[in-house]
Amino acid sequence: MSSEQAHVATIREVAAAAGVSIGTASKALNGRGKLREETRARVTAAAERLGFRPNPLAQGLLQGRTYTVGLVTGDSFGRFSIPVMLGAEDALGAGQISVFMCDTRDDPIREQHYVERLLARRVEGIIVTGRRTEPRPSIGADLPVPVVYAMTQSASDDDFSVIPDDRGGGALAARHLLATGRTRIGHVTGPERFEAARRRAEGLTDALAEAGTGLAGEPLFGEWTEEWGRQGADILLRAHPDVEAVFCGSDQIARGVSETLRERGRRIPDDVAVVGFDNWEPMVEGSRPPLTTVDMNLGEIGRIAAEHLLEAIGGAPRARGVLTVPCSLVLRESTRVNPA
Amino acid sequence: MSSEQAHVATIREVAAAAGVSIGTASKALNGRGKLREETRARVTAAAERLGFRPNPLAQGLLQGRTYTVGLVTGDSFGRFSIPVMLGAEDALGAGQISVFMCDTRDDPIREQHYVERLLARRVEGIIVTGRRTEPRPSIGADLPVPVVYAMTQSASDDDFSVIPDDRGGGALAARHLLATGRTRIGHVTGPERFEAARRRAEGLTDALAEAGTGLAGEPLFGEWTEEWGRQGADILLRAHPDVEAVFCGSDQIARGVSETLRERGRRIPDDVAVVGFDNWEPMVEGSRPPLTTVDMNLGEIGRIAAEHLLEAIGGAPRARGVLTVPCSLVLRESTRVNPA
DNA sequence: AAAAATTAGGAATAGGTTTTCCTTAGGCGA
DNA sequence: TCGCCTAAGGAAAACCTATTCCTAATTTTT
Repeated sequence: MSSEQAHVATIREVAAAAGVSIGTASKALNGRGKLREETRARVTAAAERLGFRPNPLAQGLLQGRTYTVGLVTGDSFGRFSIPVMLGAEDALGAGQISVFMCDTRDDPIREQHYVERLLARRVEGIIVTGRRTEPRPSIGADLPVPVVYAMTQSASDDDFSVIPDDRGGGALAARHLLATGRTRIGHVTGPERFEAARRRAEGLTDALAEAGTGLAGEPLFGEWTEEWGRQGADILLRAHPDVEAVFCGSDQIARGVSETLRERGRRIPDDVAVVGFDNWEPMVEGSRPPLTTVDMNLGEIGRIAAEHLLEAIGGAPRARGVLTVPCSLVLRESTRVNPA
Repeated sequence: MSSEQAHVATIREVAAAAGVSIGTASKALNGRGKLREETRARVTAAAERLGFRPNPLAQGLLQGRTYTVGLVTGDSFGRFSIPVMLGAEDALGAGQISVFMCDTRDDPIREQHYVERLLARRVEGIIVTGRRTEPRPSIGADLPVPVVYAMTQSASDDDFSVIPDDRGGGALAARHLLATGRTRIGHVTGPERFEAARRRAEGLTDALAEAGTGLAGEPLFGEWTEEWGRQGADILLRAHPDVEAVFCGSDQIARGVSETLRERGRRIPDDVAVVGFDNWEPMVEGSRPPLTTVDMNLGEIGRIAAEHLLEAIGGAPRARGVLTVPCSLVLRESTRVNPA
């Protein structure tokens, strides 16, 4: 914990050291104005020697810009918002924009408080991210800066949200299972109150219908837990003992499903194939066998959200509505085609 | 994505609206100076009406403070650094300090780059967090601001690091197992090159020795994966078929160990007790039975690190060396005492 | 009633940088 | 030799706020 609080050189000192005026020093360092090459070099050398760094507060004050944005999350930067955040930071960092981080713990009061604070700090834009259930209330109408929702959806049509294409993800899983020759397909997923769960089920059902087949029974809505996966698999097996594949709403559920299937004597993937959702490495790799799963490309979502934000900050016409980002399928053992 | 970029009122406009000078307006809003109550009210009303918020850049410029700190992480804000980060944000946020977030992806070049950027932004302090193996190189000697390492340790004695008490955690597990009547205890853990793995093993071994007993065999160092947990359990069972408990270096390992134990016909906790490490909810709760485990109190680590940083910023004498934060034991099914 | 003290508020400065506008000196052509 | 142009760099304004120092007016004291 070094704490010299060493004095940081100002341009005034650089100018003095180089024997020029402040204005000239500024021009030399920024490549503006007309200066002799020798002078420019002298100033640069002095700045180097004194470790000069322009004070961003002064710059920002003058230019009216802060080159900062706020990142507000509801789910404590959990498993979903982190990759989003990293993707966003990537896109922003490249543009020399720094990110203020805020965790609201899903508390509207705290959220409001943070938004206030961010605005007070003159951020140039805000990214809202979080866990998704139903669309969330808008973080604030008519804020003085652009706002983009990533991995969470605003209830207001005037806002702009970037979310994964859950329907597409469900369809992806369906088509993959069909392509590997499985037609009797069950679905065990999370609570029906989650829009994501409903969309994934829809995507699955529709893709199956398109192929002229149907789901084995109704989608089994439950919890996002392994425990429910185990239960759900039992329910499914009881109703459809001849099931050939199970598409699960999350990798955790898929893991529970896999366990029960094995315990009931079904071999994976020979007897029953399993597809998860999330591509959550520790779950996917820890499963036996490793799970084929749908990846939501969270980093991509964050990147896209950040890029839109940058454009809006740059003055582009504001986007509205919802942008869905395609999912991709990650193949592993659990859906390998039976060579027989 | 609202984007009016509505003009934000300055104190000059507030002053004009209230019919006073800028200085007077400032005093009215900050409760300084001697003003008639009526004047003060008039200014406050004007500020309210115009939605005035003092520009932090101007304030910072004047006071020479930014009320910001940087948070640098190496492990992409992974499972370990996030709780630390949240704890830190908690402590800082209460002090009205905002946090700039940087992810270095464990790349020294990026790290250097970010440190530069943070210093350029005049942060008042830096917290470094990340995944721990061996102590990491110092982020920079003689930086102009205080630095605290949280959940990662600097190789330099001049720096200040806050890390969990891994030895204590191991001892905690050992004493708990002894207290529940188990004496033949095995240990399956992560790679030996991780200081954390070595410390936990030490804590376990020493606590057992203190109680006059010893470890069943040598600690089994391997990987931080479930797969290794499964293998490790087999190795352990082969060498010590009569083992009564297994302390695992992580919850993932514990989960693998549990699976193998069950498959080899051992009941948990009746025949063999299992203790994990990390208290990583999805792993712990997904295990059958749910795992007793050691919690590193990561949030606490973050909070303590932030508090030390705040003190250093406040001018307190700089701390040095390593501060360890006690772990706590979280009891669940996997070590229940056999009632027989 | 005059002097002193208090009250209310204004003017000016500082903080660090960028930019615009000026000044000075030298070079060139007529 | 005079006028004009260009090069090189200086002076000052602007950004916004907080604070210090003043001034003018009012009240209190003697």
